[in-house]
Amino acid sequence: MDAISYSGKIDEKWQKKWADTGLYHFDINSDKPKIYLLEMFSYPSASKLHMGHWWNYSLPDSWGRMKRMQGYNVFHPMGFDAFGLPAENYAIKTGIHPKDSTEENIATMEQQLAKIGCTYDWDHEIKTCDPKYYKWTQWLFIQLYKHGLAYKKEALVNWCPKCNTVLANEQAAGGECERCHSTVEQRNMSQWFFKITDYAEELLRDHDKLDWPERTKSIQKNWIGRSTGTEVSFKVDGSDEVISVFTTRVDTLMGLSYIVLAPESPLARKLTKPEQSEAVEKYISEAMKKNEIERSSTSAEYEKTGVFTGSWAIHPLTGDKVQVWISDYVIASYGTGAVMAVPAHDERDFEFATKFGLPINRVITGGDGTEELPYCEKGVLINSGKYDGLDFAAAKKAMTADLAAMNMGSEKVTYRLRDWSVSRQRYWGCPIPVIYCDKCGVVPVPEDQLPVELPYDVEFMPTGESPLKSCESYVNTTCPCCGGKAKRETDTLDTFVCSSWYQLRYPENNRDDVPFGEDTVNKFMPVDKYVGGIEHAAMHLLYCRFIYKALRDMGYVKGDEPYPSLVHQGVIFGPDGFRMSKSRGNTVAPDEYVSKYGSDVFRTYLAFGFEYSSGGAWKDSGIEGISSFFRRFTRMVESYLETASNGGEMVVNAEADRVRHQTIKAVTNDVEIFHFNTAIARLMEFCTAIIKYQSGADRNAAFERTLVEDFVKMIGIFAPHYGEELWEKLGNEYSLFNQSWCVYDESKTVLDEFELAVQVCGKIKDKLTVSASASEDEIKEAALALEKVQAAIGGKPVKKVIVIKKRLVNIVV
RNA sequence: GCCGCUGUGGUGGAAUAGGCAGACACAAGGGACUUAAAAUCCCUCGCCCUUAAAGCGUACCGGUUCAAGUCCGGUCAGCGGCACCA
Repeated sequence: MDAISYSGKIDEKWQKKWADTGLYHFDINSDKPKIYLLEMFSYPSASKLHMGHWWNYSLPDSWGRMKRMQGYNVFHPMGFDAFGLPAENYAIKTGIHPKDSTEENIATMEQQLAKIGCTYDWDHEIKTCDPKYYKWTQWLFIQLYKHGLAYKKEALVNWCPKCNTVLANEQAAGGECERCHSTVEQRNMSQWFFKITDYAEELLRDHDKLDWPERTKSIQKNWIGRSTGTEVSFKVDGSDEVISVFTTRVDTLMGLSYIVLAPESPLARKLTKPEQSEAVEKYISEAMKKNEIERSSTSAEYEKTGVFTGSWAIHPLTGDKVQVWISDYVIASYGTGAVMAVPAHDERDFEFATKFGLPINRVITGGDGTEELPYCEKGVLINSGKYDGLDFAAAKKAMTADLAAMNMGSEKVTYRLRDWSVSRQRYWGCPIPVIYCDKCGVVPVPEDQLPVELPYDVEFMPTGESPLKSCESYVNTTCPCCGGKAKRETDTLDTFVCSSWYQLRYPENNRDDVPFGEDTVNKFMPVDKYVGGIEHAAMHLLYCRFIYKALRDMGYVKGDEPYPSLVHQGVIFGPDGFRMSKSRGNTVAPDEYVSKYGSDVFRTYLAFGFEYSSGGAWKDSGIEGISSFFRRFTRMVESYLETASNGGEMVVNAEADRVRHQTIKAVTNDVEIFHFNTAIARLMEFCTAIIKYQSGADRNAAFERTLVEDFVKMIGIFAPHYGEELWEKLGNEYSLFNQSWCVYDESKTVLDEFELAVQVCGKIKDKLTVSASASEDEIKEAALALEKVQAAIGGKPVKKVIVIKKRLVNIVV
């Protein structure tokens, strides 16, 4: 080791040794308690690792190292989310096949990741584009199909014109393509869906079981969008059709003015009278042309539009007739695609009624004299016949009960969540294992014929249809049922399907008979700590939960949640505070710091300089401080070794031992909850304290071997190469990370705090609480203070005296 | 509009369970060592004040408590999610 500084020259030496000795090899049969530590895997990109990779991966690795040294069998695998659009788009641009570029990128990234110095066991690596892996993604699809959770339907879907593919709702939030930000169009296509809506209620309810950040749960909650209300049926005058509407404000039913249908609603055309037919057709075709943003905008420039169908609906409670309209302010896919309009108590209905001259009947009063309409608050019913005087809750109950008695309504829960659209019209993805036969219809590929391999020679140029469609050798096949001619499904699966179950595959990534061994999965699931970006809150994290629950219901896994404990890494922004991007020119490459300071200084600086779940704007002003901290510590170890070899004294003093215990306890706790910056601050303090003993009168006294060793073990968590080096310097056996450390013995907590029942005088029998650091003198001081107080207040009982360090903090009478 | 999170020095950020607010660093200023530089070490560093003491300080207002950055109620600001969702 360089006598003056750690410069990173030792990094390679230790990385090689770790690899050669298989130090991080995972023993699947170990009896030790397990920890499954997982970071969201990466997309294999051609560029070098960026700040985000180091940030995302190095710190959870420190957590894993600590757990390892605490005696856990830590499973910490890594893999690649290898299917996806960028590789395909790259192929379109350059002609390089996605498989070739992806494999090359993976090889590069593996080398790069090694430089971080993580505890990955590469024997457990998975690549989602590997047929050995996607065979089982296809297996998953088939299980879902068999259990009615995968289905195909003609549906309006989000189409990204730039990516030339369908997007899931989650990937098209706000009418914008998640990837390229193009405006998403609506297209009617036949698509595969997964029935995530079957699990809406459980996905919501089980948030209680999750140790997840509140805002992440909140994102999922909003996305699922549960709302409770009443479904009300309206008969149509002169027709057998019944219009169902969903409302959360059934209490306003007596103020009904008209009914509105979404343009896409099948009832829209059915209820249109001949004389209105032309106007309705015109309206519907125009409404369909509008995109999501135009339809959903609340701004004034998109004024409400609509058309009367000519039909009249009958109020179930009064028998009154109201007009049935069509308007695109009603969303087809939410609720029943039809609403009851009460203009007096709803802003949208009010605007619409005002424009088209429909009745506005007030039925709710706030009791505060407000006359202005619309009045959208809850209040007391008026003009509602026998319901007058009831408040919201009572009215809702009474009216729902009356409707139910007439078989014209019931309580209903509605979700905003829609089924997950998984078909993608692209090449570089997992083939959907389905065959279409003229005789037998939709036939899933038999499991013993999996995987359906993605053909290599395919024309990628985007046409709006899957490139696989042009690959005849792929498309044309025989029906597994009748042996006749049949065609393969040519769409591929959304890559989120590939990553929706990957955590189950890691432990036995090479099994060919099953996707995962039942015993193994039961032993290693759930993932104990999952780390990844919050941007996946309503996508990957929701899909994973859904798939896990579905697999549970099929009997393949136990437990309800795959990721009970989740941590989000924050984002490291450019020095200007904006997200790093090449176009903005504010990128900061880890490489330059790593080559200057070494992986360990860089890792430790990341841990110290930013708060893990917040991140922040990049700054390097403190990195020298970490470097000099390493130097200080190196000097201390050298000094210790020198003293030791000269037969120096090795007596540990009590104060040093106390500080040692406190530091271990605190650092353990800090790392446990990902407060890495605080942990390192404590290490620095500890280092300073030791150096003070060293330069003080009792030089060497504190240099008990365990003191130094404990410190090396702690610094090794953050600086693994440096830690190993020091460990070796101390003449210890390889490896530092085979050592047990900081299994903190709770019985020692008496060192920190103790309570003394002190009877200062006859009348006081209560406890005197003294902090751990209180000396004899301080206790005496407290007792003396008690006596004085006692005298001053004339013998009243004193409940408690609080002494912190040398100060009497408070006296409770 | 509804929901969630966050507000602490010049900066990053500490403060386990309600108990010395600002740990640990960065930046800044001063000093020691040195021919000089590098390296290293020491001191100062929330506001008020010449200094000390006292006082004031964790976005703002109020409450609970012997004691509040922390708990409760309200307000404001920032960030994020949902939103013509009936």
